[in-house]
Amino acid sequence: MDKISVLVADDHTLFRKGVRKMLEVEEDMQVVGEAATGREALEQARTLMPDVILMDIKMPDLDGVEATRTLCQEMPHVGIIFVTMFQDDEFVFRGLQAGGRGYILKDADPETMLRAIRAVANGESLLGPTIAQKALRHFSALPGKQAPLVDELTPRELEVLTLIAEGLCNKDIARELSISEKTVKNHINNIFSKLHLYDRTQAMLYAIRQGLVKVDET
Amino acid sequence: MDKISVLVADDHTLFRKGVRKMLEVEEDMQVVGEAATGREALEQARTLMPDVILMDIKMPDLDGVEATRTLCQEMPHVGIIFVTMFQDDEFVFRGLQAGGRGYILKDADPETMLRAIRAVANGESLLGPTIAQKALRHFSALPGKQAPLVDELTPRELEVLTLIAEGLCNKDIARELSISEKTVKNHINNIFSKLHLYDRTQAMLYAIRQGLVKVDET
DNA sequence: CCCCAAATAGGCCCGCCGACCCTTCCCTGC
DNA sequence: GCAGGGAAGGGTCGGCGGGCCTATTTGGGG
Repeated sequence: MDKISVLVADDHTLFRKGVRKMLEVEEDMQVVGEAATGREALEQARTLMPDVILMDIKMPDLDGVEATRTLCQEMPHVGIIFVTMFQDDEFVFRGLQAGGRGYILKDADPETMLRAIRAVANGESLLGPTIAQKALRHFSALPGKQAPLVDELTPRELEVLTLIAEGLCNKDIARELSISEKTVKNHINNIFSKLHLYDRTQAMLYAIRQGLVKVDET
Repeated sequence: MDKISVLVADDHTLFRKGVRKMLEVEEDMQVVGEAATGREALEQARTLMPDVILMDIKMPDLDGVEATRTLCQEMPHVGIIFVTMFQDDEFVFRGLQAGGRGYILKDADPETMLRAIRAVANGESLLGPTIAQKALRHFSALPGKQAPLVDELTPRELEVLTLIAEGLCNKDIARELSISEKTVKNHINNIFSKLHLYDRTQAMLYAIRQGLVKVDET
């Protein structure tokens, strides 16, 4: 079997070179390219067709999540592993939703990284235990629990969510609840972070899927 | 029975005075107040509690449609008639959706206006024949025709609409269809005007109600 | 052959949305 | 009594969404 080809996308040169060195001593993998920005990562990925991409989340030009979204549409088989400085749940969730399959911290044990690369190259997915737990709760629609995350919302937030799902803009929601538009935005921000969403259209779909609103009558 | 109390909301003083004169000679109605802006219309309506409001659509401060939206929530029984200089289908549709119940042109026969006022005060609705036809087609979910307006969309527009309904942002839609974001916006604008919608969340609801997209699986 | 509709694209502009900061007040649990 | 969380409110700021207008190309129907 061929070596696992790896593309390293990170704006820190030292990190890229370090990874290259680390993988050089491994017999079953090799770094085939480097990229310092999101766009570079896209170009390199298209020409090199690597098995695995180590993708920094924060990069100039185009962030790792966006790059991942694009790449996963173009090349569904590529395994993308996010490498971040610190544990930022929100970014990780968005990355996984965009199509990423792995996630490791930059200060992780090198062995961890190697295992992640091999796992992802094998079509599997490797997540840290903390993330894995949250991710499973979020992505799995296990039959026992209908609404895995909705019950984390406060009554007020639930109220706001249903109004979002009915298509009201923030101003109308404010009017409807007789509160300030700023407060509405705060509630909405809380909803987003609790449900791991990023905009109101996603919130609509979430609410509709969870059956929080009826869709038939006008 | 009491006289029908009428509030005239229009930024043209001459028009207001003219209407007042016209109604003075009618035995069953009287002008109880005037407003020159949308906000004034709101205040006057709240204190005077008129039976009918003649509402100009274009007004400073707050347009007639917005004022209507607010008023119909606060006082559902008020009958609002839109008075416009010319036939602007879009505004009329939005006005009717906001809760207006009548619509007449400023150059209409005075008799028409009087009939409209009496009809609306009576809880009915009076629309010109052109508008009535389109409005019925839009609002009525007659069983024979599932999608009254969707078939006016071009194939491309329909494609864009389904992507909107799936929660994609304009940039993602552009990527998905391999076209410019500007073009996406054009399609979306066309969709809005053909379906009488005003933003993407309304489009989502429309598409979902019409069954253009499935909502269950992720 | 000409005209129209559809699709694509660009520019300009503004308002809303959402991110990320805060503060205050109240209620409940420890 | 104090901590903590929920609710409400405020400010700033970048970016996206949508209004509006123009232009080009292509294909089909009169």
